[in-house]
Amino acid sequence: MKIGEFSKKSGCSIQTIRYYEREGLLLNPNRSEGNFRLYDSKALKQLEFVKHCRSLDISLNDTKRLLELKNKPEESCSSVNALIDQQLALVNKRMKELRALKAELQQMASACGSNNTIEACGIIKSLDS
Amino acid sequence: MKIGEFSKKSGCSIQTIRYYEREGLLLNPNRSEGNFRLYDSKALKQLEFVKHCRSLDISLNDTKRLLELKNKPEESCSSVNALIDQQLALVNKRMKELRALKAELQQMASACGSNNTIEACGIIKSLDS
DNA sequence: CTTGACTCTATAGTTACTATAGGATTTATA
DNA sequence: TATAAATCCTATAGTAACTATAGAGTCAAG
Ligand SMILES: [Zn+2]
Ligand SMILES: [Zn+2]
Ligand SMILES: [Zn+2]
Ligand SMILES: [Zn+2]
Repeated sequence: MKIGEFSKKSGCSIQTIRYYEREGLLLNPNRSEGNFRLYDSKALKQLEFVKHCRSLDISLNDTKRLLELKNKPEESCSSVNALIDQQLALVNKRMKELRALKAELQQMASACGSNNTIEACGIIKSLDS
Repeated sequence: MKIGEFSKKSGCSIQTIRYYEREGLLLNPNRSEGNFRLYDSKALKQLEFVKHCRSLDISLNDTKRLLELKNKPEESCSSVNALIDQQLALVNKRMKELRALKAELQQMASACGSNNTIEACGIIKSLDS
């Protein structure tokens, strides 16, 4: 299939597909006579793997590492496990940060019950301190 | 004070200060004879306002809007309130996403109890499906 | 044989910084 | 006073993960 169909089947934009190729997350596909990219179902599987990683907020760099590991079936998977643990730690850290943000934003929102002048706005006051 | 002291007092890197100036978040400071930037305590207050906004993940664009509003004390603060509400909605959305991420990552982590070969790794399997 | 849909490469834009390179200026030391 | 060190200046490029053009080539249908 050509890149248009590949894009629709994968739900990835054409530009993103070409970007992933440049970044080494997709193998260089075969080309037609007119230089069009030609994909098969194996390429689709690989792209879906990448999308799955991205949906977990795994960086493209780490995704690339996972793809490389995937091609060494007999090696130990300890670095895979470490990578996921690290990703989990990242998510936990960000959640903690967001909880703090949320608390302060809520407090600020309640500091300005309704419409005031800017001069009297509790939000501006709290941002100013 | 010159930019070095300003940077230390504010906890903002020198490059970031210059960047904020370029982006219109800090007024163009007076210059010394040798063209060095000179700051006063008013500039420091403004930078602290910006930092407070950023610590709440408010974008530089929105921060700029807040600064502009701050200079119109007699206007209604309804857009300030709206901005904070929107920020809160954003935080809530991201928290929801992160909870889903966390759940899937945890499930994946538990799918590979300990060291396996990559071939047998539950994490790789789950990323592949 | 021309129109239109599709594809190609190369390049620039996005956000919020960070990091140089290559000079100029000021301050401290010998 | 000469020079070295610290500080400052502008301009430019890099970061992550895309997105959006511009300008040209390819291909199928009418
Ligand atoms: Zn999944
Ligand atoms: Zn208000
Ligand atoms: Zn605060
Ligand atoms: Zn494993």
